[in-house]
Amino acid sequence: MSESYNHAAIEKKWRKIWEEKPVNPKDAGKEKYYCLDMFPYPSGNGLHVGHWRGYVISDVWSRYQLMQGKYVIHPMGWDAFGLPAENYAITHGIHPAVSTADNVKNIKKQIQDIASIYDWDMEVNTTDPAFYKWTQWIFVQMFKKGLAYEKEMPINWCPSCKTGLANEEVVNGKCERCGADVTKKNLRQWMLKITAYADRLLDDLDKLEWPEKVKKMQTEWIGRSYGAEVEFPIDGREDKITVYTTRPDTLFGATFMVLAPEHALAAELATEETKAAVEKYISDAANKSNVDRMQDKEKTGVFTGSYAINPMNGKKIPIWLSDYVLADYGTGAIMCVPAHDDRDFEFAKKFDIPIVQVIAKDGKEIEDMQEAYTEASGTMINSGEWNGMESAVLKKEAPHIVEEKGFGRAKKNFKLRDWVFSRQRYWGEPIPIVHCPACGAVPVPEEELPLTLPEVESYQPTGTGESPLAAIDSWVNCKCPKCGGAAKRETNTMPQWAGSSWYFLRYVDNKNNDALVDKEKAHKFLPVDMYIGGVEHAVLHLLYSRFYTKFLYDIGAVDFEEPFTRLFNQGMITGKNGIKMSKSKGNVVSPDDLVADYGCDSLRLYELFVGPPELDSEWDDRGIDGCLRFLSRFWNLFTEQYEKDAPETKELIYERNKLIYDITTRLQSFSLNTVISGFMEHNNTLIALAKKGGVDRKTLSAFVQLLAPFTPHLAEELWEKMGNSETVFSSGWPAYDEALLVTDEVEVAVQINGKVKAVVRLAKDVDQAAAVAAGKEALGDKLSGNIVKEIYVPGKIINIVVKP
RNA sequence: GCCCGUGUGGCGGAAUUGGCAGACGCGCGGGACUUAAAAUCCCGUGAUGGCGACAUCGUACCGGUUCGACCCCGGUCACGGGCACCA
Repeated sequence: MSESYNHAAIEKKWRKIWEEKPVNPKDAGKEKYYCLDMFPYPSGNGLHVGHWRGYVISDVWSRYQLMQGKYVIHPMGWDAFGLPAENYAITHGIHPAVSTADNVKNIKKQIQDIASIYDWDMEVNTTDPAFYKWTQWIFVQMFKKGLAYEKEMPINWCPSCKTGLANEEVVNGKCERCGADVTKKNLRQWMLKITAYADRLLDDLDKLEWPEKVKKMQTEWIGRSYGAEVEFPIDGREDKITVYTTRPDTLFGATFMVLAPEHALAAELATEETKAAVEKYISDAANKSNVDRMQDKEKTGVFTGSYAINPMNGKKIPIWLSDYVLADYGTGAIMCVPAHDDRDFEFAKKFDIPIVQVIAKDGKEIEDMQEAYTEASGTMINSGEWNGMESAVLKKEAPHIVEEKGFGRAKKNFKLRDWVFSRQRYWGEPIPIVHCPACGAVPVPEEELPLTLPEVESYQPTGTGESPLAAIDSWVNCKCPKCGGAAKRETNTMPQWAGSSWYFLRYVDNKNNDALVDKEKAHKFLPVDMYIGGVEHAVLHLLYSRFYTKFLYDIGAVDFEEPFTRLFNQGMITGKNGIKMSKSKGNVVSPDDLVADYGCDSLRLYELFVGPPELDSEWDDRGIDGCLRFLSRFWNLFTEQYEKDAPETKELIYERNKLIYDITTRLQSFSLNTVISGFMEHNNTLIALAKKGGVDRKTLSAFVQLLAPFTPHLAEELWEKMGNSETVFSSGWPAYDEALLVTDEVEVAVQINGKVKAVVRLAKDVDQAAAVAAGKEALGDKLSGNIVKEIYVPGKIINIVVKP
């Protein structure tokens, strides 16, 4: 009896060997494959089994590419700026750099337990000045191109974190980080003009092999629409109000206008009688937090007392203010067509404003309208010169008509807003800008980068909205790089997204001090072929990274426009009953003990076996027993049968081909859970064949190779036992012969009226008549009544349709 | 409210996309080995009825198409995710 499967000894042995002789040597001669994980934030809580899953998936995929003869770029790094470290510093007085370094050390050890083929020479850390030098450099380039600009704006303000938040950090009106209700505050902010890239970000989605779901989410986020800008003269005044509309075809139905309370003309349009009410409405809206404003489903509004002129028909229409009009979308003012827009309809009903239908529904005017008719299909009515036209056609032509008439133009709009890029925090990249009274905002000269983050006495937010950096006079006061006069440094820092928007470029040239990445290397190793991570980054991180990459392409820093060719989103691992794993819920499962008890290989298998990789899965520790049992059984099978060296039989050849086919096709379609069940099933079959007559070496060898990406230690050990001196990862991927997958005989189910009553074995090319005859024979006296139809689907089913 | 997923045994999940529902694993029951236990191995395991070979029902619910539906179509419900007045 040979020795049984000892995972601890085997894993220890191979870790050491791989350390000395990596299985993925840097080999410029091979075709490259860049398989990237979304890099983690080094949290103090360490990794749980959910984090593991993504890394196992990416490692299996990487090793599969490796076995296909590619040089695999598979790096790992740390997204280490961010609020938790800063909050920890506030409560414990420990510098974020110190606690972060500790966390990195712990998590790195945990990640190394996975036995991934990460190339640690490529490691990056966003908080390393040598790294953020380039994060700052990119910002300076954007500034020079006019894509980074300052703007005083009402930003979301978290009174608890005492910091400004981007729209995307506000979840249901609450701070994404701490859950406090978000209010508003006017602050000077640095903005990035991502909207300048809106069209390209949208159009280039077509080029990507990404999940449709993610593409759709990005499409909606960017939110492009086509319509027209139309100018409405104000009765009794010289100036005009410009609106944006996607439905210029309904212009004759515009019976009122609404301005956002923040609109520049809002207060001015008030008359003596309405002044008090208008001013109150404006100030209420300004003080209302986003939460309140969103929760008020019921429309509110106030009449300004002024009128505009509908430029199509010359009619006087009232101008109202209401907060359902957004100040920062379109022009902050809308024309209202209550007959054909739900919101306008609701508003008109509530404030008793006339409703004029301009598109016929089913060819006629609706009597006693109860809801808006929002379809753009029907004939125009009540629309003067447009009467009789089809609204769908007019919708496209109207922008050009108003342009000819001189009061409008075709226009497209986006929901996407510019990106609020500054944070009033300490633990982030300092924004490399100097404010000079004479020269304005001046970038720190590139040769002075990185502008390092200074030591600070207190990490406490200032509470005034300024960063803690503002309290360091010696740092703030400086000379203007342009004129040499006294100037002050920018004290805002960058958001956590800054580093993560481009880190994937740096791995392939992480020590370069002269460029963010050498152009040759970028051309050779980039872009990323496969990007693996959680779906929670479907919009922001992926959109920002695409924006950065396009910008870097435009300035000639890289020669590709899209960073991630293919994307895979893995599902979350949850605790019992689908509850998200978290420290506070006490349901976190650490991989550390499982690795010690079951071995890395078994845990890797179970991470995949637990469920389809793209869906959420509930973790149940007990399931891992099955994976360890499978490996032990295969180990025993191998050690017994390899010595025996049974002769190859027809049955074994078929089984080997089927095994390679099953594993390969399932792996290629990313059905990793069924890859594992496939291994188990084939192992059971081989055990049965071993009892019958033995299993040949060629089949065992293929099994070991197929297993290698999943259980690298065990595979290497068995591969070595077979007398191989080179690693299994340089042995290639086994091939199957399609022709050998076809058997001479097939099992076919025999049905009566679609219900299975018997099973027959048939020669694979038997004809319909013979098949049906065999089926009837198998049915025997179960068959009764009048046969009305006989169906034979070759190799699948015989169905006899009878009537009693 | 709108958009996108998902719904299958006690549990996690399979089903080559319209062709034998429940693969594989967990758990559970029985047996072998053992002084005993663990480990291991063998058998069983959707529900109901029957000693039984077998019969009927069964993929969230209601209906439809089809020789045949977890799969396609129409409607309903539940859960999860995204967006949330974008003119």
